[in-house]
Amino acid sequence: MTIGIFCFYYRSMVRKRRNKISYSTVRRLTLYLRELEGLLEEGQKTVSSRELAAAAGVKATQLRKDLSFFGSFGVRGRGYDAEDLADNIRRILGVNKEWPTVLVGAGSLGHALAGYKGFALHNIRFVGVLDSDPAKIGTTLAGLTIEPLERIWDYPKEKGGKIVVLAVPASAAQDVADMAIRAGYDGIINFAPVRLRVPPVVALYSVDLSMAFEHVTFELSTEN
Amino acid sequence: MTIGIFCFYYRSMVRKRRNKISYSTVRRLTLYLRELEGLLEEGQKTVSSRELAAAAGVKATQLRKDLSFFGSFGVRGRGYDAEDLADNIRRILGVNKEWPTVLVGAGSLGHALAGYKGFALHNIRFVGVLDSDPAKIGTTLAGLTIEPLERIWDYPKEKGGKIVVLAVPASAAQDVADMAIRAGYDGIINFAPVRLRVPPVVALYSVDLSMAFEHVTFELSTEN
DNA sequence: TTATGTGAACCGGTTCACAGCT
DNA sequence: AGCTGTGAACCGGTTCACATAA
Repeated sequence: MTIGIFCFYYRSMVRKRRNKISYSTVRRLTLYLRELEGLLEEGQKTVSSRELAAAAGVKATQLRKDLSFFGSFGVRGRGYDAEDLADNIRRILGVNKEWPTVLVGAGSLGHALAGYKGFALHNIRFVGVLDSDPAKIGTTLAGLTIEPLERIWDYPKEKGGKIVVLAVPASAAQDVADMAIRAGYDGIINFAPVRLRVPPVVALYSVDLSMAFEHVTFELSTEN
Repeated sequence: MTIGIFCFYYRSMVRKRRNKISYSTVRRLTLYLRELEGLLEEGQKTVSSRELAAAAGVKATQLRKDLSFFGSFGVRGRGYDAEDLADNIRRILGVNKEWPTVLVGAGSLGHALAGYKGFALHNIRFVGVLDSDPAKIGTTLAGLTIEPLERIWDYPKEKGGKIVVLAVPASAAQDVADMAIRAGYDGIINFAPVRLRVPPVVALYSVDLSMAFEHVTFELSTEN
């Protein structure tokens, strides 16, 4: 019975997915989840679309429309059960499962990512840390022993590695990405400031830290 | 003469700015600049909208439309002078000027940001590093002596501090942001995973590192 | 009455088609 | 002829209005 319902939602999710969910909707779902987790910590049991939308900085109708792409999770006249809605958003975003992740690059950015609190909360579990610098190999980071880059080939089979995180210099990023694709990883999260070329079968997300500055300096430049 | 032309563009930029430049346009401008800098390093002198747009992964008309909000920088029938276009985009984004920036938080993320190569390239200059942990104060990071958080009040006057970068725990971010606003900083770049409340007079950009994961896991969850 | 879920209307960002220079 | 610059057309994402349910 439970399985039946699960499958129904799951299939409906996949079907609707085909009529493309926008990037903005996914981004907002992460915001809703963030706020929801805050409300849950404060002990709130129930939440209305108005309240949650205000917390996330969007309109209530926007929130309801976003959710409607995936199913209906609320109760008319009442609102949403906070825990239940959080679980549903986690399932939609895929963060209800664990994603074995390999971190490539044990420089300062690698250290920062390994220590980032938010990841454990979202079921990101680093299963390996790799680096090409012989001096670093054998030392530990976040409880893991740093291994040579070549081990990137082994993780998908040995430990079910699904995602690689690139915290390497821009000049090395494309090469490592190519290795990762051939090794069978499904997702790449890139922190190097280059536009990577990858086939559409892998999920790629690039974070360019300088972009944040440029948005701010743009904003500041146009007023004065 | 030169000043006259500068003023013209500048004013036209400001006027057009009032009919709001979209977030997407600014993001793409950073991409164009990135690719342009790559082409310049390879010694290219001239570039067409087709070529640059392809490198940035957008349509040529999109690129020309984006630029048209700020002026006309090309030569019909010829294309763009690469160096000249890069200078113009830098000016539009405001990265032609230096932005004295104070880094708050000397944890692992602070270290990563202080060592991030891309910043110097975009005229971000850290003038101070602050932390509230007495154990860290007096040690050095990126050539700067770590000072107590309270020094945040002094930088805007003493060293023209314009921007603060928050690399602090989520629980402290709002407090530090409030201090920064009262201290007179114009821009805040936030790496803590919380939605900050700030008045519209300051430019705020938040980077949530876990969001990258959630985009990827969403992508991977909906296919299979 | 209150608050969700959703087709329809709206609006802004993208793309098209072509005028304007070189 | 070649490529930019831009008003107009188009399209997709947001907002509205209201049917639906508790």
